[in-house]
Amino acid sequence: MKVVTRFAPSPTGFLHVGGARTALFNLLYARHCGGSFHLRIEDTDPLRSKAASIDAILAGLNWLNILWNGDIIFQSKRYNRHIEVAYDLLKRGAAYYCYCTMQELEEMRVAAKNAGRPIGYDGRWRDRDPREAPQGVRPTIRLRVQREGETILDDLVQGRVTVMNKQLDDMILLRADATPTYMLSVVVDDHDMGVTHVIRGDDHLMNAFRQAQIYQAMGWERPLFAHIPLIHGPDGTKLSKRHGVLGVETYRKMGFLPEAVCNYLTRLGWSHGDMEIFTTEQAVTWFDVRDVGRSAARFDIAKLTAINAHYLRRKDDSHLMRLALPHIESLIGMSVERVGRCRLEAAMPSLKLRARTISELAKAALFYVQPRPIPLDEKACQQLASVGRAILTILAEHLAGSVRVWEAQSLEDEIRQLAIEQNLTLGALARPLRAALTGAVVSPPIFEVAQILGREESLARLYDVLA
RNA sequence: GUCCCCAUCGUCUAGAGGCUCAGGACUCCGCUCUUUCAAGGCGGCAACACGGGUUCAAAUCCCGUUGGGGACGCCA
Repeated sequence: MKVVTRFAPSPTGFLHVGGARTALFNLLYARHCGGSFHLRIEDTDPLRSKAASIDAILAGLNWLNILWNGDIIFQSKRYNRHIEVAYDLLKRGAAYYCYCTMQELEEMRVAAKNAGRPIGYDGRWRDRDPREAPQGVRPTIRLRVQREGETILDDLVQGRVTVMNKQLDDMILLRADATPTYMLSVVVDDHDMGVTHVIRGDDHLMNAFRQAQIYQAMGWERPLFAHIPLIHGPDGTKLSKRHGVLGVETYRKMGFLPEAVCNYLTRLGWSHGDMEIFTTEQAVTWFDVRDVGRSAARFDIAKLTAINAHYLRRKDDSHLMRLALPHIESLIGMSVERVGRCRLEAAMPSLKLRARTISELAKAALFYVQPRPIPLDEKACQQLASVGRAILTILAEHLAGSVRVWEAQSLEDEIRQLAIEQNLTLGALARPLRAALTGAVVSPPIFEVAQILGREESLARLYDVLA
C-alpha cells in the first residue's frame, strides 16, 4: 500500500510551530514509507479564511524546506463535491434536515450544561416530520449518527481509544447557507485524495470518532489515524498567542536557521535513542509515527537556541554572510560597503563560534563595519580611563613606529615583547587595545581583530580614543 | 458539567520485567584552556507524582488517587 499523508492547515493565521511540526511529521512519515505528502488548504469558512494567511503558511513551509508533492489542494474549490456527498448522505437516510436556529442551539447548550448533560445537539429534528418545519428557517443538514454501541479507534500514537457513540451528536454537514463544514470536507477530501494516514494534532482526537461515522455512512474505508500531542508553552498549556509565539517566520527574523528549527521540532515528542542532532534525511530513515510519544512537550527556546548554535558554527561563511548582512545593515542603518564586507567575511569563522543566532552574530560583528569613531560602551570607557589611556598611548606609538607585518601572530609576538619590556602582563596591554578597537570588553581574539581591521584602520581607532 | 488523553531530572527525552541505587541533551554551577568572550575538555546538582496490587523481580503490567492537558461551534 502506498502511503499518502497530508498537512491541512486552515488559513486563519500564520504557520505556528505546532503546525510546522505536524507538517514535518507527515512529510517524514510519507518519505520514510516511500509515499507522498500533500498540502491542502482548509478554507471552507469564507469568513475566516484570508489570502495573506495562505501566503504566510506557504512562506513558512518553504523556509523550513517542508516541500509537498503535487499541487496545493484548495478545499473551497471542492465545494460542489462536498455538497454532492451531503445530499448523497441525505438520500441514503444517513442525514436529515435540521431547522433549529442559532439561538435555539445556544439555549440547548446552556440547558445541557446546567443539567450536567453532554453539551451538544439533542437531535430534535432527527426523526421529526419536515412538514413541521417553521416558516422562513433555512435548514442545515445533519448527519444521523449511529447512537448505539461504541466506536473503537486504533490510533497509531494514542493506542486503542474507545468512545461510546451516545457521546457523539448529530453534527452539521451543510450549513444553512449550503456551504459544507470542516467535518464533511475533511472526510470527503481525505477519501478522494486517497489519504492513508491522517497525522494531526490530538486536539482532533474526538473528531476522528465523528468522522468515522461519515466514513461508515458512505461505506468508505477509513484511513489510519495518528493523533500527535500538542506543543505546549513553557507554562504547560496549549501554545497560543498569549505565549508570544508567532509564526514560524518570526524565528527566521530572530536569527534562527531553518535546519535547526526542523531538528528541534522533530526531536520534540520523538527521539531516536540519544540522537540530538540529525539531518532531515536521517530523520526520514529513522522516523515512524508509531514512535511519537503520547504526552505533550513544552516549547523550550533555550534548547532551540543551543541547537541553532550548533548549526550556526557549521554553516559555511559565505552563506552566513548572506544571512547576517541584512541584520547588520538594519542595526547600523546603512548598507555595508565592500571594505566592510571583506572584513566580515574574514571575521566570520570566529564570529560564528561566538554566536548562537544570526542576530547575536550581527550584533557582535557591528564594530567591524561601524564608521569611525566607533562608539565605546560603558565598560570600554572605564577600561580606557587613566591607566588604560596611558597604556594605549604607548601601544599606539609603538605600533605606529613598527615596521613588522600587520598580521595577527606577529602583532601578538610584538605586543608580548612589549609587555615584557614594560614589565606588564599581556592582558594589561590587550584590554585597552580591545576597548579601543572594538568599543567593548569582549570580542573575538584581539590580534585577529587588528589584522582584519588593517593597520590604517586600527591605528586610526587608537588615535580616535586618544584624541 | 460531560467525554477523551497524559504522567522519568527545571525542560526535551532513553528506558518496551531483571543489563539501571535510572542514561543522554538543554539549562545552571565548578575546574581546565586563555589577552576578553566563546568553543573544546573534565566534573557536579537534578527525576521514575502518590497509594495499592501482580511477580522471585516493576520506572516498566493492572487498579485507584492526585495533578496536568485536550475536546465538546451553522470554527477548523
